[in-house]
Amino acid sequence: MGIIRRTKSVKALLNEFVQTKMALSTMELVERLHHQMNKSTVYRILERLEDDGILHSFTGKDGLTWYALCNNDGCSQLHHMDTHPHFQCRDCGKTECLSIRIPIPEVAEHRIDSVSLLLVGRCADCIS
Amino acid sequence: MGIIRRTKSVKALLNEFVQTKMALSTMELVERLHHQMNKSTVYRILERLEDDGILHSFTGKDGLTWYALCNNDGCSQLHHMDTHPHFQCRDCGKTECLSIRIPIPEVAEHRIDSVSLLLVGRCADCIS
DNA sequence: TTTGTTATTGCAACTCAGTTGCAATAAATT
DNA sequence: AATTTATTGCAACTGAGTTGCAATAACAAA
Repeated sequence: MGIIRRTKSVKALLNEFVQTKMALSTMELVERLHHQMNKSTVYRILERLEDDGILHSFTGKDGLTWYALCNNDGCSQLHHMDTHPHFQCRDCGKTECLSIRIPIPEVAEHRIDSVSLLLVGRCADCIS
Repeated sequence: MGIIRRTKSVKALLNEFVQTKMALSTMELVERLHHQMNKSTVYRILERLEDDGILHSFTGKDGLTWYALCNNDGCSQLHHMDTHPHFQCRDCGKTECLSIRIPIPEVAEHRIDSVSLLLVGRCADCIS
């Protein structure tokens, strides 16, 4: 963790995020890139990029893992407590980071290290 | 969904929740009950009890599914928006419902249907 | 309490996201 | 160009959760 070689695969994967400007599920990425690299490679690159703080991951409404770029609108690379919430559209599945700050509740007798908040609903496109 | 037969299996499973007074993962339940019933049966009973509003489910920090009784401290059977948050200890894995009400953030251009908030940290026992 | 209906269960095989060991390959460093 | 070692492909595996179907057991009705 730390030194990441800029291989073709790494570039191709990062490009997907730059292009879509959205969060992407591992599944989606494996499918999009399956001509260019192996499934394991996708998983391993995602892991490395997360270790390096370039991507962050979270769990979507169906239990799948999603990744998004850090340092993009709403996804500033924060640590520990102040992670941002994520939104997933129940209709089209589109998933995004929200640039909202969550007030972390205090819980008596508990020490809170991290918070994950997932909002599920309908995106602008699917409301109509 | 609706009519649930009070089979031995259903009673045994519900008993686990009454005994522990905690949230239980499906895995844990399958293991605890594997002498009394089949894995599929555990999954199917959990599904039915959730449909009937007796249990509710959520996803833990490791992506596993957890269940807890409704109408117990902090787990009053609410609908839609006002679901309560859950806490999971990162050390011992213990998981519980919190009787806190989450303020649901408004997101422009989005319609929020449900919220899932998971707090991860250390429980009272593991803080010391 | 016996009978009939149908929800529930066990079983075994399956699905599918994610992981792993290892040999081959390709960045990066000298 | 040679060397080092991170990265990749492959194929087999893991483990939570699902499914089809025949057998069984609740429960309602008689």
